[in-house]
Amino acid sequence: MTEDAHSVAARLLLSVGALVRRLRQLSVVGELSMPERSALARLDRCGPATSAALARQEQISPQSMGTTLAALEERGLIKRSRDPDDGRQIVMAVTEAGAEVLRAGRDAPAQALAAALTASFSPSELRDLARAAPLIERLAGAI
Amino acid sequence: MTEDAHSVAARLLLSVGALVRRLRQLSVVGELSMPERSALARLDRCGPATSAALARQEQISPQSMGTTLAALEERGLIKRSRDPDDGRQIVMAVTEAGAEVLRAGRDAPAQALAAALTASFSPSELRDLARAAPLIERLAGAI
DNA sequence: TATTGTTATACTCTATAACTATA
DNA sequence: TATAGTTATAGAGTATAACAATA
Repeated sequence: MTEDAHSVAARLLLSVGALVRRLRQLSVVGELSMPERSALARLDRCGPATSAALARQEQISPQSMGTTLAALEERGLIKRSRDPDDGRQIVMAVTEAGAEVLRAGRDAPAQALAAALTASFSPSELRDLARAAPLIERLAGAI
Repeated sequence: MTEDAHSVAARLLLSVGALVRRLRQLSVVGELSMPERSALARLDRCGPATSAALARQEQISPQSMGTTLAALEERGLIKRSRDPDDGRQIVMAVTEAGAEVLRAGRDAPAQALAAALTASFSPSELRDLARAAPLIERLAGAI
């Protein structure tokens, strides 16, 4: 059993590394970088939240999240508002423009990925990938 | 069909991004970084090759590959030898120490991944992940 | 002229450390 | 004192540009 886990781990490391490497090359020209898409999608999914809360959920430092959120705000994809009860907190929320970018998948990585999936993968392979995605997400949280 | 591909793409982007983010945090203390593991594994799998050939296969720039290979060589995991026929080329090969590191999975990302898989995933989930890994690798090549 | 490899430089993503403001 | 957020700095991974050596 352990041997199996080891070989799955080794194959996942290589495949996932290769995919992210490619995706990052694409996001140079795109509308959303990988961390930006991740933060924006979480805000959209979970509702307004503070920078610190998002950082905890995304498992990165508050400083890194601050940088990402600043970039999103500068482009009008999210907006900030001070919490009236706790003056320290600044609550971030997705704007209409931000939701639209997500809905349309209007960013290079998502489009390239969807195109490649459509062009080169069978319905059954798509199903296998769809089944694996939540497992991979859970795996990221379990490490 | 296209809609399906889009939603699979969106979920893969998020899950794969989260996993790699976590893995990179681990490889700070580990024996192999993500690109090092990738290059070393390919050399092991495909046999000796030049830096330029490896860069093409891994889809990164020759300069980036040069940096990665220099780090591997410094630790004795690969060794270089000039090609006697073509004086420009330098052929890299995995050393005994390098092969041993790969065989033992003796690096933080691989160990953490294997441990998490063993602890938190059922055999059927492991099978799903094992089935997805080659698809993800193919996807990286298809983008 | 094309290719291999190297050096110099810069950008993105992330981290730690040190600070200010509020609780 | 603890927490939210910011600023400064650094390291890893990648890129492009410019160069030397060989084909």
